[in-house]
Amino acid sequence: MNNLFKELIDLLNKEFEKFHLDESVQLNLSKMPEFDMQINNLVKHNKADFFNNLQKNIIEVINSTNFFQPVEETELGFLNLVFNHNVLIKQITNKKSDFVNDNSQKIIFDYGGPNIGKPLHVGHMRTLNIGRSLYNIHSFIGNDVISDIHLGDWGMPIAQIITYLENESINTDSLDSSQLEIIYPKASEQYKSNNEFKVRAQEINKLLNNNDSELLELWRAIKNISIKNLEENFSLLNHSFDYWLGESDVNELIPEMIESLYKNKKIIEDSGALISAENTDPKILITKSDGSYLYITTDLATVLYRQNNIGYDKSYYIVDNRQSLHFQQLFDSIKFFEFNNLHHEHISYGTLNDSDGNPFRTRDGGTKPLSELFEETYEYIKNINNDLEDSAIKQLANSVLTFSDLITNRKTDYKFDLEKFTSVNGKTGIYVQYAQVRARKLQQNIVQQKNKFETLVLSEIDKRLLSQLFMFGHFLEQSFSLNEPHHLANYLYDISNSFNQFYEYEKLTEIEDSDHISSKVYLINLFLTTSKNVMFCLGMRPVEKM
RNA sequence: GGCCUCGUAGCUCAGGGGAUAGAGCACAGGUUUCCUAAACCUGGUGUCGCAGGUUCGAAUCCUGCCGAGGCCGCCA
Repeated sequence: MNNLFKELIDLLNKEFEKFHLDESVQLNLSKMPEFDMQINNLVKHNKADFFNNLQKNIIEVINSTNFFQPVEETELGFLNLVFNHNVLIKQITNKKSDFVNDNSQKIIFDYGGPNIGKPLHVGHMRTLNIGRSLYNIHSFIGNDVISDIHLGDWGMPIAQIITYLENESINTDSLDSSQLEIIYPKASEQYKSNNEFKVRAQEINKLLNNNDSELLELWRAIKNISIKNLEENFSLLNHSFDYWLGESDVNELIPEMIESLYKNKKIIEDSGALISAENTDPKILITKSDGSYLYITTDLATVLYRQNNIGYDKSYYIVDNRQSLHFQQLFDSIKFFEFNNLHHEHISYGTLNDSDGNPFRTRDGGTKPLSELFEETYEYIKNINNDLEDSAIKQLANSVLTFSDLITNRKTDYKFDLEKFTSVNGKTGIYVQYAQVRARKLQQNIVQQKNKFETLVLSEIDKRLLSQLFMFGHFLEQSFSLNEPHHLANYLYDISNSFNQFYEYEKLTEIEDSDHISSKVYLINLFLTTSKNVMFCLGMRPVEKM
């Protein structure tokens, strides 16, 4: 919420307190077109004897701010509010300063993967998009944000690759990322079908856990090849990370952690393995019976690493729905093992499928690399407008991949439909970019116009756009409090749509009244600021032309 | 079998105690250029899976059932 309205809500809450009502006033958007906002808290008290006094007080407070047209008492207690545009334009800028909060929190964003050795595939896209958006949103409202890609650079997949290289006598000097990507599926297949291979891979995994120097060297070579490839991909997709830590970085913390937990009877033996002593169903397996580590082992050690070396108030794990049990067990264990009482949250998301609703596959049935999806999107846009510069097409392609990913609630599975998502009509990255480009051109053409006016002169269409622009804070709040970027994505579509209506309704060059022109110039500027900031919050970059 | 999601317009999805349940697509017709028409305008749709319950008020909360998907100790 805009800080302006937050202060109002605080004042209103105090009025409720006077009547011993412990509730927070909900200043919501109105569903009725003739109003901007509404307060429904009063309705449930409309049979109480204090109702009239409460309503009177509430209305008095609201009217004293002048943010809205004078509010009328109602019989039922539905308070309908209409913005006082003349007052609010002096207070609302939609810049970061409107929203920055006083109690900044330090938040770690854990991207839970990807694994080295495996190509960055389509399944990784949501983690990247949702993570970047939430990171930007929290940064925008003044939180101290830290991203950690948290590479899957440890454990069985690596052991499988090394086993494969060993069997085939492949030297890492001649290895590049594309070969590595072919090797992993083969290694994984052998691990499942060939028992000798499986035994050796498990042995290698344990040796790695015990820091076998020769294997570590091999591992490091594989990791470097993989990181180089990841960096190229991320650069193309405009992603970056503060930390490139991985599961391997906490390996040395684990023996001590296990020992301490065992000594304090927090973990116990069970069929040779170590499990949490907490009474849970299912049991939480902490190490395997051969002593080697699991996903949860490294995640637990990572918590210790972070609280000791980075420090944080909140930790968000942006990982798909299917791993919810893992995170439930992890969060349970952090408390049960008495590591800390900090806030940990699984930011889960649904599966990305192809336009038929099936899992994304390449033509030969393999996992589809993310770079391939980017290429297809790039080509599609290029075919629509062949005159565009390469950099603009890339930005548009990224807009499509980002916006279409964020427009749906993250928890919902959705279908990626290239034709639909690259269309200029509908809720697409292309549409919102186009509106912004139009505004940008108008701004350039009317640069000589002063952005000052004696009185605000607005048509109905102008008012609707302005009201919507004043609501940025509402959608921002929804997005960061629920960690759901789709509220802002939909908002970006709505203001873009309103801007296009505004654009078509009256031609700037045909208006004679100078206050009306200046009012419109003001609106264009506010729209551009807002659109740019929402795009930042979503992880998109505005294009200059298209 | 146990646990977790989900079921809303022809399709894809918002809305998750508040007033007459919304948007995009698709379909039909119309409007040209301050700016690429890559736009705008006008058209109408719903047993909110089913049945109970809680409430002044339920698509929303609770219970049961039906249906879809996911997860369930030595993968990550």
